[in-house]
Amino acid sequence: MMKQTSFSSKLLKWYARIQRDLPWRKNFTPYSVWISEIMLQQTVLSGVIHYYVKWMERFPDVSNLAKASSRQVLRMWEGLGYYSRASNILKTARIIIKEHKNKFPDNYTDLISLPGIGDYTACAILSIAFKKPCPVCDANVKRVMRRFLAWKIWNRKKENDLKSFLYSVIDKRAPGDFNQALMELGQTVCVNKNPKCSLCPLGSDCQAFKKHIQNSIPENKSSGIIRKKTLLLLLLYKNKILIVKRKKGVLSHLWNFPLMEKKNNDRVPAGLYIKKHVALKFNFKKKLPKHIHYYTKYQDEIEPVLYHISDPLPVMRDHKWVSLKHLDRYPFPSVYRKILTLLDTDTFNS
DNA sequence: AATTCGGGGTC
DNA sequence: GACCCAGAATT
Repeated sequence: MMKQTSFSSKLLKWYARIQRDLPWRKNFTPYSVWISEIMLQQTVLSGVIHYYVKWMERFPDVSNLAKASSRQVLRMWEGLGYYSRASNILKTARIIIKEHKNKFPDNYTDLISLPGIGDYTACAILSIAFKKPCPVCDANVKRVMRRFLAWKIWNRKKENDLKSFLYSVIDKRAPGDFNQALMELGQTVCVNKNPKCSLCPLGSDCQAFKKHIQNSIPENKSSGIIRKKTLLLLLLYKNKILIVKRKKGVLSHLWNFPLMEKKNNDRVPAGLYIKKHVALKFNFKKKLPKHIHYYTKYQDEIEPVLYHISDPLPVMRDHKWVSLKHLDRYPFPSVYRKILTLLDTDTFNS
């Protein structure tokens, strides 16, 4: 095993040379680190930048955020995905104001008890904002270190071993830079497929590179894609469309159109749904172009269908008729908004 | 321990 | 077109 100082000094020297100018690297406050880290969870960096800048203009600090409504927060989050993150951010902001008297927690126990903050985010905040020697262990770090140590197999025990190894090599003076350097190395050089080993500051200290096995770590996964089909009900009444508030999930205030999952190609009883929840009188207008939506391991074939409603029943709880031009006031998963924008206006008028 | 939660970058 | 990502909460 190489010396610890060599590992981190090579890494930090490289990072000082190549690190990019990102909006959240301007000044590291606990708030800015927290928001950027939550936004970056499972989300590629380039997509986050714009959201982060907009967010900081709208919610410059914790107290400002804590006063916002759930809808305002979700509207700012729309398009980023993983919407429970936005709800958890709001909950946590209010906890910091009320229970911590607007003092951002600076220890692991308090941080990890906050909604939306787990091991990774707690360590990121502690190292970057508070300069405490807590190593982070995200997908980048795992891949870089698995290659560096030539660990072909991976399990829970290995994750603990990695954590203790990182504790022994993390730079005590610049733990935030150390962590960011390791992640940036994974993102730009030690990438998942075809790593650019010729650009790596660790060079032949990397055991996988030495053994020429860097391409087989991590192991290639077999595709486990699951196909789904969904019928999306666009129900029109005069110039209004029916939207439904999501009830699943903690504090999930996002809106949808009514939708029905197709089970093994059976016909979906859309009419029954409409009769039961919306109106006794309705006219099928047309099927609209299908839209394939990929997420996680799913491929969802969304088929929007248009109905005209007459004499609507009193609306159910969580249902709402909204005029088309006011639709942008409501937070939607962006796939549904995208589908809607694909439709031309005469689709609704015909 | 396995599943759920989304969207877009990327090759 | 399929994989993957600055993970956390729930089951």
